[in-house]
Amino acid sequence: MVEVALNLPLRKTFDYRWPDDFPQAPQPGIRVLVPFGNSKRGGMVVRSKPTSEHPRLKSVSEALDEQPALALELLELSRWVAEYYLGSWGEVLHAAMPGGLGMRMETRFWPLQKTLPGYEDLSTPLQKLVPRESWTQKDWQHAQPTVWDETRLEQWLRDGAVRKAHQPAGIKLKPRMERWVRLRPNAAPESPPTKRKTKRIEVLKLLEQTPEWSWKALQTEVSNAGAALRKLAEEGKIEVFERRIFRRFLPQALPERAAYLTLNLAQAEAFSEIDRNLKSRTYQTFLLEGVTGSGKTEVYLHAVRTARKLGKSCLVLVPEIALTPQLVNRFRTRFGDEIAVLHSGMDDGERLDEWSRVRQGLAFIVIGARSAVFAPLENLGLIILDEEHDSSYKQGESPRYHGRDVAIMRGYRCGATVVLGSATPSLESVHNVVSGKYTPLTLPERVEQAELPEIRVLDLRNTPRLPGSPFLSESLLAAMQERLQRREQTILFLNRRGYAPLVLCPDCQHTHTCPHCSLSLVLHQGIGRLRCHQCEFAQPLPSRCPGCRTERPPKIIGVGTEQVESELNLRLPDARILRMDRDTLHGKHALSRMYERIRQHEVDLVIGTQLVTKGHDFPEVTLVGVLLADLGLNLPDFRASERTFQLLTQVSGRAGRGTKPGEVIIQSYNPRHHSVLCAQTHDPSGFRKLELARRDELRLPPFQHLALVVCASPDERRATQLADQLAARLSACNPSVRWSGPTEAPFRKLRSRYRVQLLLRAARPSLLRQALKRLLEPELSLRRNEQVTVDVDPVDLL
DNA sequence: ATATAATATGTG
DNA sequence: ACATATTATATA
Repeated sequence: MVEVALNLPLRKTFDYRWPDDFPQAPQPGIRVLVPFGNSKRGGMVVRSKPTSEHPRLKSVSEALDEQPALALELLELSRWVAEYYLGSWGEVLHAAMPGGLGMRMETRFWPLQKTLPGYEDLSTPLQKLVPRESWTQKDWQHAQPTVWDETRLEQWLRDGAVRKAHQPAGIKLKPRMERWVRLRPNAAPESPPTKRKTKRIEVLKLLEQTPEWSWKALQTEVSNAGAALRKLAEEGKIEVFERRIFRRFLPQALPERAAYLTLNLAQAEAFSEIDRNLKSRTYQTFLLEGVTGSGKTEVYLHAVRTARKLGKSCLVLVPEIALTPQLVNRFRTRFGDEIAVLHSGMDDGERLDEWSRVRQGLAFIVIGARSAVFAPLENLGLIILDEEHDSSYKQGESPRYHGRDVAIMRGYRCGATVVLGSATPSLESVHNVVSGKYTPLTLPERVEQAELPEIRVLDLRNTPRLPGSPFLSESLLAAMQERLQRREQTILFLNRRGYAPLVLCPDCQHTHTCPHCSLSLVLHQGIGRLRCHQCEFAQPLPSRCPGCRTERPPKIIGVGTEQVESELNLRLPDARILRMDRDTLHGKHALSRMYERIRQHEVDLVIGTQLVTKGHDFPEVTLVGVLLADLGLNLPDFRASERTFQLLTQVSGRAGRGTKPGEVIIQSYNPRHHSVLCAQTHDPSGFRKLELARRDELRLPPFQHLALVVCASPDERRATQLADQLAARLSACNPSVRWSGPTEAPFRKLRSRYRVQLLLRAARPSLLRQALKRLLEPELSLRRNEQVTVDVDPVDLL
């Protein structure tokens, strides 16, 4: 018997019989295909056991692996994740595997009769489809069936004229194989050369020099070698075989090896602590707090070197958008092909192959984003998690784990050294330093005598602005013009995409709202459409107001990056301007190409969203402008100030990283807010003090632990009802778990579902877990499109 | 998640 | 009485 975790949102596992005729023994970590309901599902064996409680077991249909795809360590880690975050074990395992657990499934239809009754009534594209031997659901949907067509198909299915089945459509991802040739060991020596055999001799000569060649490579070496190779194979002189090749996201060619830089005093001190801990081979978490530009990466590189010398493998985690070839290359200059990269911007095939290189012990250092925390490294000795405060480490959808906390748990379980790095550590991590859980390390100064930039805060309430461009102050424009003349670069930061967040009718005050969400539509002028930033909805900008039919042009309220770009194009016609936000990213290498253009000084001015704030070195950038520091400040989330402070500090850190001093100009309506003030004075500890006092007083993290429970339903009253039911259950729980709600979620409606939430808090995570378990069991009965989601340690409350 | 059985609701 | 919508329940 085996216990199988399925990739379904279910908090339980299922038992199956292991057929006797399977070649491999049942082992945890083997992916399987099992019958489930009336279809087949992908899952993973999590336990092999002699008996099962269940009365009527079905058998595993297919084992997808000969050997466990996942080691026991990761199986256990994933179980911890599922339990801690109250998610499905199978979903966590799915997230931990490249390409996931499942096979690709498809629904296929077979006509059983020569002529289907009513065939002529089908719409034209379907008349072509239906006479085939079989067709898939996808084919059918692609032909855009009408309601009539659907009814006809249902009738055929009822009458047995058409058969329908759900079946695996083959493994989604396959290793790529390549044809290779090698000399057979006891092949007879080639007969004396004659003119006609020159090609074959040429080939054999090459094979004598290098015993194994890929078919393709030989063909480029010897033109039209194909015929000769086939002949040689026929004669038994050479052997043709298949070899797996690994698809690579990165260029195959390795960068030149680079020497380790000499560490400055602070770096050396930090490193020696990490080094000592690595050598002790015991778990320990360090919080490495280094101002922007203080050379954290070099400390990481040294730490990885020590770990490798000790024969340990290493995991390096960075936020998705900080993961560029430039960063990876820096590691590759020291460690070459020991590096494997894992992130979502890669093709599925590339990701599978990098993962396999790690699994097979061909790569020992993984650099990756959040989900790489599950990378199949053996003998893990060091985990580095850069920009530890970054909220993208928390997965927003199920399974909602926090990459940082999973990394620490993984480190703890395998006795590894964990290094969290940041210029602006999260308050949670700061608190853990205070309580003695983490060891602090600091890099207080920038490397190479670079100074932190001068930061000016402009009070938007009394700063002269440019007529026609109220978002831009005269002094910021002047500063930008100055950089242009000096051939230096500027970064402008505005955390809002699109042209303008609001379009208002001048007559009836009508605004455009998403029909699926409770949000205003954002004007994207480039594509001439209004778009929702929470769902996929978009519509053309109407020429008349849908409320009062006026044709007077609407008022454009507020500003986004697109508008800034077009305004600046007018005001600085000579500047080469790059807009950098999700809307201008096309293709998997777009981001790194943009970074490269900035580094090569092909642009003078960059205007962007969060993408411009992440840890990159642009030595020519001497001016950073923040157009509206308050954008995130007024959000109904207790972390708004923390995030604003971090964002301002991070983006300021882009200025003056080379030899020239940097300047930062922050425009704000709240210049006296501690988020702005402390960023201005480079005073993270001052910010920390104020913010921690506030959190303590309000009983918020890091002093209390939170869980957010959201009830979503297309019917608002139902959402409230569900939340009420849950609240009633809570009343029966341990009184030391406090909660607020049910309350309307900050986004009242999202994707056609109304949301009502409960916010639970407790002094200890275990208390929370206990209460949440009571909440979820017995399960509430949900209707179609209804959902109860639990977010343990939520990172944003929106 | 998805399918099915059980139950409630609507229609002539 | 029958079809149709809604809800509860199981999936091994």
